[in-house]
Amino acid sequence: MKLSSDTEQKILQAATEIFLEKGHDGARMQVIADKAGINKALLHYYFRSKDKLFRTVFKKELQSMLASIFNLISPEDNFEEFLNKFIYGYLENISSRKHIMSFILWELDKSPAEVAQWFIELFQAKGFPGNPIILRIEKAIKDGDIRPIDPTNFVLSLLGMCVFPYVAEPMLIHLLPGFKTSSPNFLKTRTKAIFDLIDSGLRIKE
Amino acid sequence: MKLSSDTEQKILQAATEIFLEKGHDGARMQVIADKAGINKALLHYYFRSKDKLFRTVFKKELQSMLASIFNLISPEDNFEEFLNKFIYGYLENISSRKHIMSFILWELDKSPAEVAQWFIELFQAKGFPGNPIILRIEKAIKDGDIRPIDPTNFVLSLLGMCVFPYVAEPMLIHLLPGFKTSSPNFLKTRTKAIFDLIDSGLRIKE
DNA sequence: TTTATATTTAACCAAATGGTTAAACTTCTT
DNA sequence: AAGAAGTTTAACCATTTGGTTAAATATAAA
Repeated sequence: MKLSSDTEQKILQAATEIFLEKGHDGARMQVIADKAGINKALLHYYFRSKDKLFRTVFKKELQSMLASIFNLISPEDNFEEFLNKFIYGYLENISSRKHIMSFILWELDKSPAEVAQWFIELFQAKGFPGNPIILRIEKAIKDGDIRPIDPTNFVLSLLGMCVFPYVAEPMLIHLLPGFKTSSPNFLKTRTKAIFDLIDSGLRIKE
Repeated sequence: MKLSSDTEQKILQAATEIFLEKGHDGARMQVIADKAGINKALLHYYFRSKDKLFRTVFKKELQSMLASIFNLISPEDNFEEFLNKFIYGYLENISSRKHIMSFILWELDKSPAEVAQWFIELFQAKGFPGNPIILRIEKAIKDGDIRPIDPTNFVLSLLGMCVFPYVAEPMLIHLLPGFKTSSPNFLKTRTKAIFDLIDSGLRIKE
């Protein structure tokens, strides 16, 4: 084999960029081929169809995104450290791939049946007995680090606070003057804001 | 005019359903015509092009969604009441139109330049001097109802906690066993969870 | 009744798009 | 040197899709 694996990577990278930006329906095979620096014929030589290519990209992105979440959980940290690292790390992660969350959420809504299997594969590959974030929270409750809240609802809140600024940025710039996730200290201030809210709320009626 | 306005409504309703479900690129004019119970010729008779139709639908949905948020703010309520009503009302609102948030966020990312103008129009039409949520929070701080947090970050957290469960549902059902936004008491329990977190956090190290 | 608008039917069009094919050339491996 | 795989070129194809057109019909308002 000559540069085969290299070409395959170039295709996947180009396809990822285009799919993330335009979505499955908006993406064009010709554009992907151009971006990869090859021609359409070779594109089909490697990936037989648009759908095959899309699924490959989608699965990779989904699993990489989920893995990046799970890899942020260090069991040896105490809950406060875990929280801080998780928030900052997750924000940093989304920040580095601006379109990934919007893309995944949008396409997942229209997803093929296989998707369920991808999640199972991931959990098996990582050897997880269950959702590690939930488990970490349950431990914190058991240890008396936090009061006994519903772990599921807490995960919804935690992830929501992290993801929303990025996913909704095109709307928020019109609603919140000066808002920009790429501003120099957004990562730090946002991390602190989320942590503080979780830590002690707004202290209404203090 | 015979049933003209009626037909126009039928078209808009059909177009809204299809666009929200499939997105701009995934939607097909023929499908919209079929759903509206008319033929493609008449569809173009009313809305000259797919883009014109899409923009009409998109603008309507965007403004209705924003208006529904702003209408939830009752200035006479104290902050606690305001929060409770806002959270429950907003959840209820998204809940009644499952695809609206995903659709708006996805399409807004690829939006035409006119979008900025739509936001301005809305604010002018409502006669708002600024973002009413931000203003309400600033008042609460001034009144000493809550500690002096950053209003922008608080809005990010509040909206994020409300929106995320719906936008990310296709992912969450694979990560949180038994999760369903349509389960009978989700609205109530979610409202309480958000309010409690805002109210007093997790009380770490109490 | 006339007139303008609304609506249907059905054929039609051009462009875009996913995908194919075959021939030629290159590069690597054996 | 020979064979196999990688790559290019370029023409080609079927289908889909947004959009048009023209003629006929229906319906309301004048």
